[in-house]
Amino acid sequence: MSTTSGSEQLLRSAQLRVTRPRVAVLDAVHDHPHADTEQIISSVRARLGDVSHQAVYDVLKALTLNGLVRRIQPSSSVARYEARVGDNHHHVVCRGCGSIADVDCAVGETPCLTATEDHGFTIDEAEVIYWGTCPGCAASSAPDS
Amino acid sequence: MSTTSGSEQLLRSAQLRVTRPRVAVLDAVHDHPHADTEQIISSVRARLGDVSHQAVYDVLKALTLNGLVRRIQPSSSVARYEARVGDNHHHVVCRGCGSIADVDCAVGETPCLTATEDHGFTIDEAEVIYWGTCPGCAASSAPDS
DNA sequence: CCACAAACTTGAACCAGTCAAGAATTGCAC
DNA sequence: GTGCAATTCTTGACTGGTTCAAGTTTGTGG
Repeated sequence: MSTTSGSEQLLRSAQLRVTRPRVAVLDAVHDHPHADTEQIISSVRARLGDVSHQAVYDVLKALTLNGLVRRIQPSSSVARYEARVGDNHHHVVCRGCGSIADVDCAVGETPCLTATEDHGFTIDEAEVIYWGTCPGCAASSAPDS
Repeated sequence: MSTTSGSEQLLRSAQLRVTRPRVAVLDAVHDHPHADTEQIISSVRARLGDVSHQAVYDVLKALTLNGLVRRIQPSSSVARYEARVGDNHHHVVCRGCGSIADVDCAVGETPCLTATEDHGFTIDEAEVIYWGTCPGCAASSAPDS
């Protein structure tokens, strides 16, 4: 029986211990892209029963440090996590409902990383957030006709 | 006597009431770009005496809504405010000390706004945050030689 | 100058996230 | 299969930035 789910392999390759909470958290992030911490906790508990929020926070921190998940946190929003890492993509955030979608940058790779770095900073990552309105919110906020 | 400081005119042109707290907050944001709320409160109190933090929060919200200041909030950081609005520029954030500097986008105007909008979102703003290391932190974290 | 509405003060509550100490698991060696 | 050491999970409390609510003060138009 190949209980070696992809998540388990990912954990091992990152030299992290394989525990049920960790596998469940990683699966949850894979299943629900852009989920916030509360959603992840719910998802994990639905799978394992009781898991402390503390464990989830700790796991998410460990996964983030090891590059297995990426943490994104638009202004006025709680932290969200996604499993697509390494791929250089960005996000659209709806001002209405806060939903997030992935977008690839039109520029290609390493978008805008060639900023005119006036201030001597060593830039290693460019994070782009597009603000706008999702189709659903656009429809419900345009009753004007 | 031209007590009509630039801030006062800005407030009037935005149809906002001109009060001492508002003028002081607006001045503080102009004087200290990328200041967090606590710094703004200190600056305002140094100028006016006692002002409730609540007033500052309220003023900042009003100014943000009216486009007089811009709120920026990198992950793992408190809210910061800046007075340069309308100008399409972005920010470099130091992972070490959290300091922020302005950068103009290399692409020119409305950077990357031509994202491949796969999901039907109506994009109205592109926010770019460059992550890296400032000269000071780079120097202090490279004692390796 | 008056009256109304908007803005400020005070005080408390909120909530995501963090810290700390102890119990339970995991992975590895034998 | 067993046992040990280190890591990880649980429990519980706490922090700090931000927001909410009620009441008083201030600014602005008439």
